[in-house]
Amino acid sequence: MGKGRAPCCDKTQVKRGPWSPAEDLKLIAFVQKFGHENWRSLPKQAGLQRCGKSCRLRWINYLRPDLKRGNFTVDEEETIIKLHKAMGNKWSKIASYLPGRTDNEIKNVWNTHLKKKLVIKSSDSTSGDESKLESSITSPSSSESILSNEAPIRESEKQVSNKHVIVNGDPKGSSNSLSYSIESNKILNSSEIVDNKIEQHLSSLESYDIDKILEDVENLNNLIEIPWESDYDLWNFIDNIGSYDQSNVGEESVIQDVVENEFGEVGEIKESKNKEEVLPKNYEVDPHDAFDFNDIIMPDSELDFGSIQLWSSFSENNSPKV
DNA sequence: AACATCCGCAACCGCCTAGTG
DNA sequence: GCACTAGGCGGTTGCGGATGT
Repeated sequence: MGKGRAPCCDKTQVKRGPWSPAEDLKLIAFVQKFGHENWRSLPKQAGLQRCGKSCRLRWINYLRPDLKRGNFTVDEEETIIKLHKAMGNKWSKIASYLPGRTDNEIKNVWNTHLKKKLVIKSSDSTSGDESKLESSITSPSSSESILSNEAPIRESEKQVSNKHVIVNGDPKGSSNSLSYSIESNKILNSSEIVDNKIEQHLSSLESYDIDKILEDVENLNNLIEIPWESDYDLWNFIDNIGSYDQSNVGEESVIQDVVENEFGEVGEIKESKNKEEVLPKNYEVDPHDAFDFNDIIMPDSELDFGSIQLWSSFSENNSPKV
């Protein structure tokens, strides 16, 4: 690699910073119609002055239709903590266990909330006591199980009851061993050098963990999904209900009823064939930033703008806080 | 009310890896 | 096997809103 890496795009030619609604729309319209087989060429074709990477990130983190919005539930947080304990900073892996959540989101939640939470909790408990700290591994059912040192099993060995057990000989160490075990839904590969007794012990405990995680994920799936039909105003509305608790809300229709009562009929929505209507998470509206369909170089006939959710109203005042 | 500080999060950066010729 | 590209990932940053004084 002597030549060095070519930049992914000409930084002077692309727009940076927060995305405008118009840009979002262009990206949504394009991806809905043509998919995103080539992120690099996408911006040009879609009429966006953005780096392909930036488009990808925007789509994955905010515009994707299957994203869950709103605060993380306690269950989700616990799942993250458990998975992080097992996998370390493998955010994308962790995200794969949390439907509708992105790695970036999880990473942020971890760095801003969960990390601190754990630090506080662990300093409350008898911190500094290694064996106690590590014992959380062996007692996943206890509430203490989520408390452990920051580093998620970085070593290639695990301490259990004062015994060192080689879990993984991988020189890379880190989280590989448990990451593997979770993926395979097994604790340890039989070829691993592990004391049989302890392996058994670990195995039973860890499989409990995995079951619990799966159960949690299942619970998350039972959370209400807000339909796209509900539009920007719905999100804004929900956002304004301070004590909104997703798990206690009944059916989608309830929400829709509430919204209809609150706002009347929202926008004109054409039923999309592929249910790919999407609504950006945050909107800062620049009144001068009009959406120009002509910017998209694809022929109009090729695009299906009718299926894109257009929010009934937005202003700088009602941009949802994030 | 005004200012300072803190905090959360969207977006960017740069490295790594997989795929392709 | 090498060179190169593009996508993916994790770490970091900077802006803007929230909170404290």
